[in-house]
Amino acid sequence: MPELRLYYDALYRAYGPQHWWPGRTRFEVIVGAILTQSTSWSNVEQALRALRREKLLSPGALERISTPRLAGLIRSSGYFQQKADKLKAFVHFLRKEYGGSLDKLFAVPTRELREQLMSVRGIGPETADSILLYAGKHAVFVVDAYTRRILERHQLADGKQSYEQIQELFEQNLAASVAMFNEYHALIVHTGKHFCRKSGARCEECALRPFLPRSEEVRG
DNA sequence: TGCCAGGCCGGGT
DNA sequence: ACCCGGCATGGC
Repeated sequence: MPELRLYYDALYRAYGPQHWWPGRTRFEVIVGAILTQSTSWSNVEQALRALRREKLLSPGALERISTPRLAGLIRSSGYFQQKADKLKAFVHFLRKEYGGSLDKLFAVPTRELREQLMSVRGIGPETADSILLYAGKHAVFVVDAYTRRILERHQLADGKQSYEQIQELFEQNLAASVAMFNEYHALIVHTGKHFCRKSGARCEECALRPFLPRSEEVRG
């Protein structure tokens, strides 16, 4: 499916580099990946600011803080009790398996590391892949709800494919590249969130109508 | 005012 | 192997 490359080129020409992931360190990227599950980034940013203010953006600090206090600090990111448990589970995993070292963590081969990350409570396929790509610079394609909608719109998927099947579609039809996979996923999210909403009403001027998620177009 | 956001888990079929 | 309810705040 060579069109997958054409989509990328069109999106990149239209919107340019998205400068993802907006995290200052690898660890902050990982924390953001967990906090942004089904949550808008603006809510996550508030939580990250609170954690930074409290000097908690390190594995050791997150292990030492109590779960209830952690939950209170990340309240703005929603699902805050679950997410506090998830952050705790990750830093525990990191220390037990890798002595708290992200260098050691990301030195593990991609497939093996993906399995390990997904075995951690609260880390599913998308979060694992976001961590691998945006924090670890491993060349994996991140799939999300927008990705599915766009493929369905172009009739390259019908809603029955698994996460991994969608991922393979991209990975087997694109040359593996951390930089390009990074931009591609970011551009897909950008088109989904930025256009064709009631408040935005920019559908008519959008040169990339075919790339918009179907539901967004209908609403807009 | 409701709807939804860069998902995941656990229990039930 | 799927399907679904629960989890929760903040912005428009």
